[in-house]
Amino acid sequence: MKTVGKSVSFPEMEEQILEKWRKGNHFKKSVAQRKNSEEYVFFDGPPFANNLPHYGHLLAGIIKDIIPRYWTMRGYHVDRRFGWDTHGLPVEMEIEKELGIVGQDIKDIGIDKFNEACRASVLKYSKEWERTVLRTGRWVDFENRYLTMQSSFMESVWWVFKNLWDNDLIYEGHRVLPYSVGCHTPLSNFEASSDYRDVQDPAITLTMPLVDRPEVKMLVWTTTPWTLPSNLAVAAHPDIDYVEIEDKSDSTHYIMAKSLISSFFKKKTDYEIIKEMKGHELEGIQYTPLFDFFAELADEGAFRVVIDDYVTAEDGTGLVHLAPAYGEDDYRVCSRDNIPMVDPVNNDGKFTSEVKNWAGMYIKDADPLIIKNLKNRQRLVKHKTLVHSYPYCERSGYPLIYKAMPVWFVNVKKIKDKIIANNKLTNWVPEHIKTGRFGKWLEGARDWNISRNRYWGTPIPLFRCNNEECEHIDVAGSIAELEKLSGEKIDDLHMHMIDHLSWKCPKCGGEVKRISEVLDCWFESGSMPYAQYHYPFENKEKVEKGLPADFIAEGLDQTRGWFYTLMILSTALFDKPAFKNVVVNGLILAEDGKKMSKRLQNYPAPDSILDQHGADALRLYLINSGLVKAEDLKFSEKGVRDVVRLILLPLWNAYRFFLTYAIIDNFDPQTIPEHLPSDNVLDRWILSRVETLNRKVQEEMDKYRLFKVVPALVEFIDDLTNWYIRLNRRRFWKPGLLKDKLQAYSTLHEVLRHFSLIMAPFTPFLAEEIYCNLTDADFIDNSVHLQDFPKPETAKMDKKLEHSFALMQEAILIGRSLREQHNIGVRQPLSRLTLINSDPEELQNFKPLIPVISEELNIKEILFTTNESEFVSLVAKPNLSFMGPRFGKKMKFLINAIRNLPSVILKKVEAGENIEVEGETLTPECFLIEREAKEDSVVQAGQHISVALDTRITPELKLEGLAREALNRIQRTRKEIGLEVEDRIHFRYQTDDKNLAEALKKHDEYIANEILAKSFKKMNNKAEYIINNFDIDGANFTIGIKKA
RNA sequence: GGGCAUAUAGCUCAGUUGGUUAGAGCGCACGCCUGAUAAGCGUGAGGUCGGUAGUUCAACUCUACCUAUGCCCA
Repeated sequence: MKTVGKSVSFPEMEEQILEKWRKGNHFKKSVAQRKNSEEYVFFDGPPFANNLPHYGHLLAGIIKDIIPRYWTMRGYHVDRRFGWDTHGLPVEMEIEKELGIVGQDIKDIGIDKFNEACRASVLKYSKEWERTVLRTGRWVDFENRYLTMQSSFMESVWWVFKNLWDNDLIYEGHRVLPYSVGCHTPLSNFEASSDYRDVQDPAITLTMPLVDRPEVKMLVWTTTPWTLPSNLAVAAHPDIDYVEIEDKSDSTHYIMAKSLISSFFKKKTDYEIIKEMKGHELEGIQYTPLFDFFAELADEGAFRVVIDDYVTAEDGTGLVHLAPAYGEDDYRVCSRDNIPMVDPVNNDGKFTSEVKNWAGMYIKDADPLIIKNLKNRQRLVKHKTLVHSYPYCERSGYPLIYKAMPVWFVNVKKIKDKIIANNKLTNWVPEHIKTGRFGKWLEGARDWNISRNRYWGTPIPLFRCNNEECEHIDVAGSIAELEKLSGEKIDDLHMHMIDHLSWKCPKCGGEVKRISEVLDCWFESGSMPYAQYHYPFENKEKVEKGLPADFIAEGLDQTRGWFYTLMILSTALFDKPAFKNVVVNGLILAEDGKKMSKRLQNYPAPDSILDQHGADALRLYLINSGLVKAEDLKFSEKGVRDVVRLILLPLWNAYRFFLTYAIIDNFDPQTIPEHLPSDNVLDRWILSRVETLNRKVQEEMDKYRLFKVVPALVEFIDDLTNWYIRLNRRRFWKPGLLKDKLQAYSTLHEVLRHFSLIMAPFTPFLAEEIYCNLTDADFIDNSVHLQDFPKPETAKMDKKLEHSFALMQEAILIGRSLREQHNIGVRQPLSRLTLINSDPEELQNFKPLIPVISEELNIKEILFTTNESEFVSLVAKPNLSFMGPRFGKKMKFLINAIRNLPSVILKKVEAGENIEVEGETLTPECFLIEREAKEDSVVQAGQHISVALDTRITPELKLEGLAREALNRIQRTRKEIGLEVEDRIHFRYQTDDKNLAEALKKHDEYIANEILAKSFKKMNNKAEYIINNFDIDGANFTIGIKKA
């Protein structure tokens, strides 16, 4: 064992340990040594490294470290393989910026050049990530990491896709997306929201005459005239009030929302309400279309009123024009009600020949012409303009339009019930997410759009015949299949490497080429359980055996992300859940409760926290919060510092205390017989406490309740430092190496060693330091992380003793409180303290702890009594939970009656007798009898024990107290003038106070002994002595000290 | 607008199936320096448990509604 310094820098210590792990490869060893053990399967979700890691990543990483470390120590083989998400929009956007091609079509610069630039950049930050992640103490395999852009990974993704295809879970449909007519491509919501501009648009109100009653016209409002040629329906809200109203000026009848009348008619005299109705009464009413371009669709159900909740009566008329191809709600409502779709706008944003009046014209240019046309035909009743903010295409500068695009879906609805069933097999921490956030999301699950009109991703392996009549499709589920189809050798599956391939259609002889889209990168991360091991091309058995995984952990934001896609794919492929246990972490906010923002600089950089306070502190701080049950945390550096101050340093000091003396005494744990059974009651107590802690930690960890662990650790450290060590200090000071001292060393050594094992998953550094130094500091293979988690040892547990000890702690706290109340400092000895408890057995168990109380409270004699009446009176309380169900409404009277019962009667209750109260027979179970101190102020009742303190200070006690005060001043001076603990001195004193003089005389031997005085006399010559003056309670006290 | 979560002492949070005096740490006040620790120890003050209504003998706990905050969805 090596000695350690008084001031410790945890960050420095951690750096040294990191260096040791780097050299000694302890992580690899910890996994390798379990290679024949049972597998504990952990899936690591791939992050995207387009920036430095933030607290959210570190938090998830810490949870992903603690739990695998724990299970490794529990004897399992836990592979921990890091993965990187490498495809997708973020990197594409970054590369566009880097290449200076924002706003240009990527095809113009070449997909090959673009994709290769993406490939080269995706791991740009991975080194910084590795450094920071390792610095937090996380053990994870970066070397053998998986990448979603690896051919093997992509090939497995193809296999997944083809499996779904074969099971009829993939289909082509439409989704209304923001579409850029300048770039000929739909945009993601993210891209679509990056350039909003305030623009003027027409806001027009149109009339829709009813087929059956042409004199009645519905009023419909829109700001996009170009969608009117495609109008196929009108929507009303089921519960809004609508009116049929007569315009007094021309007797025309209109239908509109009642609450919006005033926006059309200034005066009440301008109109008359003919009829009122709810929206649902309008359902199915047919109207005459605005144009005849698609008039024939009336036969297919178009041009009628449909009902939906999304309609509002906030602006317009309360009746909404629907063009199913050009609005998300339009599309949803129309497809639900089987109204056909038309899309007479081409990829350039120009009308097709179907809209013959304006064919070939850019839609926005057509707006005024359409308005004019409608006006001429008296279909327009109001024409205004509206300023609103509208999304634009960042690249081309065109306003975005919402347009139905062909996309590919996974048919989630088809397997929804199975997914829900599989979710039921999963343990969520916190539990409410299972049925709440995630469960509810599953219930409302919609089909999953997996195609993206992008370039840097896994290409969708669908190959379609270019003959529109034919529609033959080939699917490649592997590289080999593509090679077979194309007849070419392939080794990279990216778009620019395979999109030149084509072959002859086996059906019609046309040309078969790949469709243009890539897969949503969530499809890739959801395929990670298979793709990371190149399943099923390799590792077939391993992957199948490892499903579902034992454990995953990610943030709450993954509810709709990874958690969801993992579940969909594992259900689709194997009809199994993807994971058995999931720990969901919450969001880390800045201290001010806002989002952490680089721009606002409202949080300290992770690196600086690690450098200043260390990883152990950060780890404990983070997991001792609601974060590990999906609650938010306002991150506070002070919180991290407090972990150091309140948890790590006290433990460090306990550890240092042990080393200081153990090294002086040359204590060698190896020479202690394995189980030197200590007969010391404090030793047995602390050993029992570690054992209890061990169980508690395992119990909570087995349930993945990390947030329960740190409070238990803190409680234990308090018991260790402020009770065990403080009460035992004298045992370590005694000279020599006698049996009692050996027992003390052996106990403390064992406790620290045991505790370091328990701490290892949580504070891997400090645990490593303590464990290695206590066992074999120099052996390179030595590491706490290569050990087993302590097995429960029932023999070491002594619940009775722990209980007695807790009573003692309570008694001591009461004793201190009584002293404080009576203004008697601890240095003033008192003669007697009485412990009061009616249970003789409890008092009996207390016996071994008497010396502890005596010393702790500076009391000469500790007495026991079961005779409570002398000190306390009994007070009864109703045992509510027992009586409640039995007496119900009578409780009110009984409660009062019971509270007023006199002590004499309560004695009988304690003796087991039944009592009549308010006409009811009450058994003893109905009562909770408590103690209340009698008026006498020297008694205080606690929850489990009462204490009576004899506060009388006899002249004799007074002198003894004075002697202790004097001793205290002398010792203080010794320290002040820099004497070493073992330095001997000559001592002189002087006082005018009779009492003090007497006290010094009477206790001179005791004091001299304590201060290591060779001589102890009254002062007659101050020369040569270091002089100090004190005032003890009004008595002057001058001392002189000279080193002997 | 919908879903989920959160709301308890000045601050950060515990609080088992409804039951007896709602706990802890920090901060604050006061006190304590004799060989591990002042980055320490002790004692104490501090709460109508977000609001309203309800269920119940009994509500911090259950129900409904409302308010505030966060996340997700629309």
